[in-house]
Amino acid sequence: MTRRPLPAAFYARQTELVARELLGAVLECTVNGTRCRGRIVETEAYTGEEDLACHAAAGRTARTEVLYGPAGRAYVYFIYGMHWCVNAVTRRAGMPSAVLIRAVEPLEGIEAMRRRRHGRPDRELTNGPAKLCEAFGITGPRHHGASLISSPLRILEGEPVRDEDVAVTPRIGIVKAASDPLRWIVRSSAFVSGRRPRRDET
DNA sequence: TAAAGGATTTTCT
DNA sequence: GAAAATCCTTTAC
Repeated sequence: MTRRPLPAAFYARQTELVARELLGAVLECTVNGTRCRGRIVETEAYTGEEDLACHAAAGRTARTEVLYGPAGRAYVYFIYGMHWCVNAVTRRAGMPSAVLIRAVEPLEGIEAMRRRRHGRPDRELTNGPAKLCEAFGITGPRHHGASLISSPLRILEGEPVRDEDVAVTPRIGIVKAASDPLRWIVRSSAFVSGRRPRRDET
């Protein structure tokens, strides 16, 4: 199926809106000639320096440089000594914000995903932010800072998701020091309903 | 089914 | 030196 990449203007908007509208879009990553695709079903907004859970709360550093750049690029970070996670940078240069891709539903390249995920059950291939990066072969060295419009890691137009199919769930206490530690995850599919909830998720 | 702990390295205090 | 935008296994009920 032919799908167009979402344009830079899509990302250059309020972060929460981008998080909502990324539901239904298609994440695509081609590594060594193998293409994987998945429908985005769970996202989370990180809104800027004032958002204490956002990496930009630490200010402009080598790590957060990409967040301060233009919208529509990939912010790929390494966490807990072993996992990669991927974000879409939003708004505009100088406004450090992004949307974390928390889960996708596999559409294409499922054999490669099973291989990279060591034969885990299909439900467990991509139902978490680090799981989907492992399944798709997304890593910082390969993809950090790359354009989501033109690089081998892209986000394509999908089918819009209706409001009645979206669940918004609070996520509490992600950062201990946060004075307003209430965040939201938006979901659009039964695919992630079987995911084990986080301790800080109700 | 839920809770707890370990893995493992980067990042900032 | 502590914590981290997580995942997986083990243990307990």
